[in-house]
Amino acid sequence: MEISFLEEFKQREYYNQCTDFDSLNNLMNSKSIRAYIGFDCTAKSLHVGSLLQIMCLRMLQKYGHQPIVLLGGGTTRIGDPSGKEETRKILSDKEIESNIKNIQKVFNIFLKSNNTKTKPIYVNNYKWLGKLNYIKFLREIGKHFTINKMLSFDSVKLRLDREQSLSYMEFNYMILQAYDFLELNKNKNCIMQIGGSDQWGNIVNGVELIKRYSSKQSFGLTTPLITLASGAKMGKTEKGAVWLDKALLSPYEYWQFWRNTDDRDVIKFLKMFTDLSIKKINEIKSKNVNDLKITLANEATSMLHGKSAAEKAEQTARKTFVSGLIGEDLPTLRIGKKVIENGVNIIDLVVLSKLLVSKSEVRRTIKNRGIKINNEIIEDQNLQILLKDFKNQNFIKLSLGKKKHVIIKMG
RNA sequence: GGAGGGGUACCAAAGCGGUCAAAUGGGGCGGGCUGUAAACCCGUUGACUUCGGUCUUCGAAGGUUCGAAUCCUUCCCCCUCCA
Repeated sequence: MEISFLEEFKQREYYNQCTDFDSLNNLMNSKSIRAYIGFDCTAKSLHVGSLLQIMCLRMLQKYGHQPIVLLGGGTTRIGDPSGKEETRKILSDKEIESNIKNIQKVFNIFLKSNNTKTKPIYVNNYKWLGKLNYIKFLREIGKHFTINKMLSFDSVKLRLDREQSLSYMEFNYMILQAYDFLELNKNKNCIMQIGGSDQWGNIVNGVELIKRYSSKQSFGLTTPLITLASGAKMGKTEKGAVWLDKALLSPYEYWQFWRNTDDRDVIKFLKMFTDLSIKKINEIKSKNVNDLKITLANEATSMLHGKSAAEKAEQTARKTFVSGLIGEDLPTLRIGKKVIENGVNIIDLVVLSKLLVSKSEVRRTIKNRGIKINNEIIEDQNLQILLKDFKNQNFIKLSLGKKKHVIIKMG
């Protein structure tokens, strides 16, 4: 390979900061290393907000390094105060364990495990954090941290400067994260931690702890916080998180998420979230933006949901948006024939389809000419959908605005 | 512990006895323009409704009043200054 891990890391705009770029670069070029990223387990799966981190792990594999995935059962029990304005709600052990299980599936998709040298190692920090002895911990680890310094960290400072309180529990988060790194360094020979730029402080703490405790050098590397051209945070849309789990977000909707990327973000996302080579991206980057968006959507969706799912999503998109027809990959709602024979009120139908949640909202949208059935605007709130509306088919298309469509299937 | 300021819808912020489901801005949603983009323009933004209304909301609980987001009491939380 002509370029190094860190070079590609930079080219793809993953790079934000590193504790010692040159040494790390040399080291990674001369031998295979292990690096870890910790993931939050407060939700039942990961969303696009974690995708950049996942891409980093993939790139490690690509260059022959071994990724360690830390699913923080321990730290999730505490809650990272970084970037949080308020104390997080505390999850039950059961929830956390089931989250971890489900989150692991995401990695099974993104990371390769056929090569024993680069196969991901999964660890759960509850294993060591869960059995810490308080006194022993304070004496061995706690002595390396000064309150003076801890108070100077942004995650802490922000909370203190503002009105919010910071519990002692959360205050300890950074120590625990540093300890995780030390633990992985000692037992798994892990010498690098990667994280988002908001993790910088926590990561540096770990690097320093390892130096003090074991007199060894380790590295920290961060990725930038992705801000969309629109200024919004990546990963959340109006409808909620963009999940990396088809049970929570269908491949079609995932594809749509990428397809709807702001023009200004397309090239960046191609670099960040696809396997297309930088060379290839440079070749195609002057092509029509809409084609690029389709490429982006196809690449990103294939990576997560597989090639055929991506193709299906694209076809459905073509049908619905280009030809105004009905693509079979659209979300579907089944309704019994009997029910339809009796007539279904349009308002109820929209609520059933989950396009909108309240009847008032549906009424309003109808007034604003935003509800369509088979591309025809609904004007009458009291409209009953009957068998005859299905013509000779067993489905109709219900649309909210121009982008959201649901197939209503009879039977 | 003492003194003062404050908690209003998704967020910010007005209102300070009826005309308040609550100004305004942001965000969201829908429409127009377009390219499933951006910008811009218009509409809309508590729930239910037989479209007449009905019900729930202004930190919490009580009270005064024909009537409270607005007045009183108690409590909870936050901020600033002093100790």
